[in-house]
Amino acid sequence: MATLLDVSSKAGVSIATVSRTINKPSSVTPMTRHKVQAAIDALGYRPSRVARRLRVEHGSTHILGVIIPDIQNPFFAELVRGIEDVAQTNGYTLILANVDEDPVRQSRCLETLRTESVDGVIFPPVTGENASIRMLHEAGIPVVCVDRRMDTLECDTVVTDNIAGAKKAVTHLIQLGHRRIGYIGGMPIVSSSRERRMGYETALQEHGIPIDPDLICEGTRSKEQGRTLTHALMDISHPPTALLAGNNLMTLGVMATLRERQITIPEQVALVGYDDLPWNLALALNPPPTTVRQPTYQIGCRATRLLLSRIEEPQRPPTLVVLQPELKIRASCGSYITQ
Amino acid sequence: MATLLDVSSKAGVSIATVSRTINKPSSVTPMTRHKVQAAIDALGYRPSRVARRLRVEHGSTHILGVIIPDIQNPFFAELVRGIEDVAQTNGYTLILANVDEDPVRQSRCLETLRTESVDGVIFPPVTGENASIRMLHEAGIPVVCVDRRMDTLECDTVVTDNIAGAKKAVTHLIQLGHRRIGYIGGMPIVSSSRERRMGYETALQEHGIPIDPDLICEGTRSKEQGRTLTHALMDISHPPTALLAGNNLMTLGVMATLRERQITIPEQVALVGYDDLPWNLALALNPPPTTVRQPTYQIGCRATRLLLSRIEEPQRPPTLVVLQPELKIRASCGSYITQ
DNA sequence: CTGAAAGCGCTTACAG
DNA sequence: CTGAAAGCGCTTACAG
Repeated sequence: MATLLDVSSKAGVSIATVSRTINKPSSVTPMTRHKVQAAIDALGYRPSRVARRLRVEHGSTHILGVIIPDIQNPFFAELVRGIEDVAQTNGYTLILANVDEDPVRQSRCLETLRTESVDGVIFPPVTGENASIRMLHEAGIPVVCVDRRMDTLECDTVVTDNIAGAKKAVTHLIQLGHRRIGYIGGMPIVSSSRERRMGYETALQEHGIPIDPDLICEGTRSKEQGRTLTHALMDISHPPTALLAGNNLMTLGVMATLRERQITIPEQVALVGYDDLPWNLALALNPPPTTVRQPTYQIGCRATRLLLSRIEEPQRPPTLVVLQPELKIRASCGSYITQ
Repeated sequence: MATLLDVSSKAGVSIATVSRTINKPSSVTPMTRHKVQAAIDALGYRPSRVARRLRVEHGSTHILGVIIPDIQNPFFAELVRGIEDVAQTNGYTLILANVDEDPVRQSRCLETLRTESVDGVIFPPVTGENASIRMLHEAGIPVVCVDRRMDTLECDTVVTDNIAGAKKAVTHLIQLGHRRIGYIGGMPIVSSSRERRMGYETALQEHGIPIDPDLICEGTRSKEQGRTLTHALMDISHPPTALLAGNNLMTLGVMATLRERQITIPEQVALVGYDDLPWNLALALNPPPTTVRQPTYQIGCRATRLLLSRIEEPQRPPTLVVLQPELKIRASCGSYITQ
C-alpha cells in the first residue's frame, strides 16, 4: 500500500503538502496540486482511514455501529437497509452485530463499538437500564434508539406509534363485530410490546369491552411461542373469535397453529398480525394476513439522519420521532364493514 | 476515555508495563499485574482498537468486510448471519455494505474496505473481472468469494453445486411426467445463474428431451422480471407445463403471475423454485412451493472460517468448497411418483 | 522484569 | 503557499 511518504517523494513535495492537496485543495498552488494528483494517481494512493482517525482527539472514524437481535428477521433487515443507505450516501460505513436479545452479547458488542471509536450507535434497547450504554454516553459516543425506547437515558429515539397501531388493529376487529379478542405478544420488558398491549387494552376500553386477562398472553418473541400461546388461548373454555399477534414471528406461529387445528381464518378466527412481511410476501400467504405495517425503512433513515445531525451538533436536545403505522387490510379478518 | 497514560500514572508504572500486562500478563510480576489491573478496573480502561491497529505494519484490525447486493433478500440475510456468528465468536467485527449489484457502488465499498485495512473481505462477485478486487489482492487483503465464483482471480470460494441443484429440480419434474419445462432465471453473467441453467439443460439432455430455446428466459433477478418472463412464457403457442424459477425473488413473481392468470399450481403448471424462504415461510404460502434449498447459513460459516484460516496462513493455496443443495418437496409439483 | 524511545500514517498549528 | 515538527494511543525491540 502506497503511503503519504511515497506520494510526497514521488511528487517532490512534503507530506504536509500532499495531505493538504487531498483535504483542502484550495490551499495549494494549481501547479503543486497537479503534480501531487499525478503522483496519487500513479500510485493508486488512498489515505488510510485507520491512521487518519487516530490523529485528532475527536477525529471522526466515519463508522456507525448497529446492534440488532437478528438480521434474519425481515423487520431488522429492512431497518438496517434504511440505516445503511443513508450512511453510505453520507460517506459512513456500518459495523453490524447480531446479539439475539442476549444482554451479555449486547454489552460485549457495545464495548467493541466504544473501542472502535465509532461516531455513533443505533440500536433497539432491550432493558431500561444498561451499563454499556451509559459507558458510550460517557465516552461521548451518541446513541440513537430505534423501535424501542429507553426509560432512563435521554437519547434520540425513533419509534412508531405502537399504541396507535395496536388500537387500529383491535378497533378494526371490534368494528367487524368481535368482542372476544385475544392478544399474543412479546415480553412487556420491551417497550414496543408493552405499548402494543396498551393499545389493545385502550381500544377495548374505548368500546366498552371489559379486559379479560385470560385473553392476554405474553412470551418471548418467536414463532414457537406464537404456537404455544395460540394453543393455550384456543384451549380456554370460552376462546377468542379474533386474535392480535404482536409481531411477525408470532403471527406466523399463530397462523401455523390455527391451520394445524383446522381452525379457518377468518371464518372461525379473525387475525391481525403486527409487522408486515417484505416483498409483498403477505399476499402469497394463505390467507393473506391483515397486518399493522410499520414504516421500517423510514425508521432506519430517520434514525441515521438524527445520528448524523447529533454528530454535527452534540449539544442539541434529544429528539423523539414517532412515525405512524398503517393498517394493511387483507383477507385474514373477513370483509371490512364500515362503522 | 481513559488512555494508557492515565492507567500508567494511576498505577505508578510506565505505559509499556501496562501494555504488557494487557497483552502478555506472564511477562510481568504478579505484584505489578495486580496494581495495573486495579488501575484498569478503576478507570474502566479498554485499549483503543484504532490506535492498536496502526502500530504494526501487518497489524490486525480484526474487522472483516462483507459486501452484498441487498440485506433484505433473505438469502443474503442468512448468509450474513452465518458470517457474523463465526466472526463474533472469533473476536472479529463486521463491516456491511449493500451495493444492489451496482458495480460503481461495489467498487466504492471495496475501496473503503481497503482504506479501513480490514483483515479480509467476503462477497459474491458480480462480474468476472474486477479492478477493485485486484487492488485488495495487491494490498494483501484476502478475499473469499461466496455464492458465485470469479473466473479470473484465484481466491478461496464457497458455493453450492448449482448444476446439481437445478438438475435435481428438473429431474423431479421429468419424473412427474413433464416434458415441456420452462426455465426463468437470472443473468448468465452471474456464475450461479449460468450454472443453474446448465443444470437445467443437462437434466433435459440426460432424459433425451430436446432443449427448446423458447422455454428459456433470463433477466435481472427481481420479482418484476419473474412476472414479465412468466407472462412471456405462458403466451407462447405451446406453453410449458412446468417451470423452474432460478431464485427466490423470481419464484415469487412466477407464483403471483400464475395466480393472476388463474393458472393453478400444480394442476396446470408445476413449479420448483430455487432458494428456500426463511422461517419455514414456504409452508405458509399458497401452495407451499417445492424448492431447492441451499445451506446458506453454512456457506457463511465456511466462508468465514476459510477467511480466518487464510489470515493465519496467507500462502495456503486457494480452496474451493462446494456444498450440496437439497430438494425440498412440497406441494407445487403435485405428488411425487418414484421412478 | 521494567522503562525510555521509536514508529505506525496521518493532520494541523506554527514558522517562514 | 509550503515545510518541519508535534502528536493521536498504542506496541515492541532495545537497554538496563
